[in-house]
Amino acid sequence: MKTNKLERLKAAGWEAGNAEDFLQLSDEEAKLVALKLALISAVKKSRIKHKLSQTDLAQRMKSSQSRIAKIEAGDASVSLDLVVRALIASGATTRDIQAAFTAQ
Amino acid sequence: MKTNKLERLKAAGWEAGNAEDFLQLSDEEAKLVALKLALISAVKKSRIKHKLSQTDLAQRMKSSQSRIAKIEAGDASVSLDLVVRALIASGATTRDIQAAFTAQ
DNA sequence: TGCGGATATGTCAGTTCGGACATACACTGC
DNA sequence: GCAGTGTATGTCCGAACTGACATATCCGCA
Repeated sequence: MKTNKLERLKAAGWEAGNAEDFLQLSDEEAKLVALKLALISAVKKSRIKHKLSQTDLAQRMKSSQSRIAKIEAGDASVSLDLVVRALIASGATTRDIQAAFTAQ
Repeated sequence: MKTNKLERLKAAGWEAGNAEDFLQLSDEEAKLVALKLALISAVKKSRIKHKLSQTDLAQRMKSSQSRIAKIEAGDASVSLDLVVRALIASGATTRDIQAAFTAQ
């Protein structure tokens, strides 16, 4: 996915001056970003809480330390999928995940 | 991402007889699947509620009708990312998303 | 029966993502 | 100073994902 923001704005009719669509899309984009940030924050919190190093968590989810670092840094190459996987693997409960949502 | 389940089980040490890791991963896998299903269900519900056809929703999120169909069918080629995008684009509020989580 | 809108399924080429590796940086205790 | 542990950053290539298109199926409705 992940066409970049500029392309998305363009696609939304920015150039045609369609302000309504623009705002709409911008809002949706914002929601997604907020959600991702909330989950990222939850991952780090959960990992620390469970006293895991990035390397530990990486092993748990068959990933690598560098990727965990990227997750927590909000790197663009990390998908929501992976963030959620990390959150689950870090030992967060379903309730914790809900809490992450509520937090935003 | 989305190595298939068999590969994941293998990676978890199934062949080496590591039952603990196996159960662990299985549980995490289950959580992820449950989450995805809950969100998928929410997408369909939200789309219908807002009286949108799959084609409408596809246009809103710059995707295609066939992909929306795959989302709602829980097709393996669909990522959590896309499901959440669809959910947001369908007009679901942050609260609706939370509700989807709670539902599982 | 035939039309039209909505949804489902299969395929594919282009893009994005992911694990792995190398390497750098930060901090702590010795 | 330096060894050890934990984290950050950049790159690469194979795997996964995506939009688009073609086509099929379903379901009213005239």
